Amino acid sequence: MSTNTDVAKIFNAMATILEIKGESGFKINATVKVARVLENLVEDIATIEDVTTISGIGKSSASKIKEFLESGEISSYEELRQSIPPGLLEVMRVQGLGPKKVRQLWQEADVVDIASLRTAIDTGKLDNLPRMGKKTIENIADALSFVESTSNRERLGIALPIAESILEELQKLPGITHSAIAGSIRRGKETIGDIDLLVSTTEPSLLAETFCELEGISKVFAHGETKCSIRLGSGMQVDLRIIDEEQFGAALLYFTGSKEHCILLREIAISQDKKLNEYRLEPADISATEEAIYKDLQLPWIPPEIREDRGERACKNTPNLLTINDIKADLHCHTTASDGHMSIEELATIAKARGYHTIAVTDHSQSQGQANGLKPDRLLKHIDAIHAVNETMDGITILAGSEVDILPDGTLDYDDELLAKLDIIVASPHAALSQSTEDATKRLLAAIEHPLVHIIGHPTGRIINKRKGLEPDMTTLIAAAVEHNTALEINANSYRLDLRDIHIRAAAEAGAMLSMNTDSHRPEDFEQLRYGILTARRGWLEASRCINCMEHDVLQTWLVRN
DNA sequence: GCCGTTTTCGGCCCGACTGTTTTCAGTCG
Repeated sequence: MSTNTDVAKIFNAMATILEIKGESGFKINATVKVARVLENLVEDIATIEDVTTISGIGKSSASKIKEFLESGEISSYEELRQSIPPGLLEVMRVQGLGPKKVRQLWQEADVVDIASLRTAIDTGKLDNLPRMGKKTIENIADALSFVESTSNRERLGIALPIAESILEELQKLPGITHSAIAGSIRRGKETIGDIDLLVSTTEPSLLAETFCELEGISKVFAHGETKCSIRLGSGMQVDLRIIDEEQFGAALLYFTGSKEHCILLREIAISQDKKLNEYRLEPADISATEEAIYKDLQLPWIPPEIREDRGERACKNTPNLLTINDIKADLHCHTTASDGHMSIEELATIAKARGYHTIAVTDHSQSQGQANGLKPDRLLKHIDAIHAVNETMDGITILAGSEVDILPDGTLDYDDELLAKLDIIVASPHAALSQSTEDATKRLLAAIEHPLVHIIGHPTGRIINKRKGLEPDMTTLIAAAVEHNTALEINANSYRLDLRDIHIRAAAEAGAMLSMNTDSHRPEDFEQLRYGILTARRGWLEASRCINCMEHDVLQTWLVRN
């Protein structure tokens, strides 16, 4: 919800300003925590009667939130904001510049924003400041150029293959005993800040040297005995940790994060008179595997995707999250009939090779002119063609479907008589994706309630790092999806990952069904499935709540349920 | 600022690396 995001942004900004002003770190952490809680909240904060019932939000923050909801601003934030130059928040984004240095730059060198920082460097204004040597200024200048040229976190679909290829390269070295990708990639976050690799080896110097001399490196930040850090030409930062083999589990746990989960574990350790760090759990000196550490903390092993301090502490057993092997059907794919690059036969052959029992052909509907959407007469012929191929192929059921546009007013792009001829209907929003929350909710609600619709495809229409998409009232949509037994899609394409993790979790907990689809247009698109799986797992999804995990006949029954 | 089988005060996660110092502050994850 956008209100939640708006308020979260204010709390994040407040925290940064408090840092620059040198306030207590605990107060700052508490403020950041409020922002994080709001970011992860599915319900609109305005609909919650007493926000102090939410852990992390106390009286003081509650009154600030209330003030924002009533007046659209927070007076104490406005005061804070006026106490420092607004551009300093941007300066804080420069790597290597924290609150202390930023304050020093402001007070002693008149730096008020990115532009004046650049000027200060170029005119030598920083040269005589205390603890500001040549090397430090060089590093700031370099990091500044980086901020000026780029800003976004990279998509999981970009970062994961890069991480895999670097790790593969390092694994060729002699002496390697263990290796893993850690960090937010292992947790399956939709965007990645940097790549974390862990390796244990009998030849640490060779490993570090090779890593720091990999092809395509634009900068080496650190080249230590246990930590090396580089930036690739593409802008991604890659950190390598060189780990003692017998401490691999403790390191993997620590560097997988999230930070919040690690803090949670250390707090649990302290409450049991133990101490956890990146090397071991004391006093029992447990370090070899994650499982052993969790066990000693009296917790089940927690899957990386849910290590976010969003309630995993209460797990009595390891949650049975769905895996890629649970997927037995893909219910949203395109052929050459619209904008795909595969024939019906090709699509079915690939699906069969992946071990699926069912594949749905869901080409675009008539409004999607740019995607060669099918007019009714073409759709009728396409349905016949799909059924004909289905007759000729054994071991796979090919469904004649459509990805029907949900038009801005909530009506569908074909009339009901035509829709009734289809085996499966995925209804998706494609245009008018900047509607108000109210309009978007009405629009999607109409589709969910439509008796012929099986699945709502990429419900928000967002494109990661590019387009915000719709911001419907998700609580309302989920309730309707449960009532009408309409599945909400998890579009696995790494540009979309739509629904996103927190909404998947809310939907599954409310009893809604979800549908995991690749939206494949080309053969290689089927490989996007793993990003959808990671996202679903982040949403605590179990196979029992995903229609693509149903056995053949169960799915058939589900499709004709209405 | 938040929290509480240690409840209304006292505590809040932990260590590596860099650059600048000469014993450590700042930043990062």
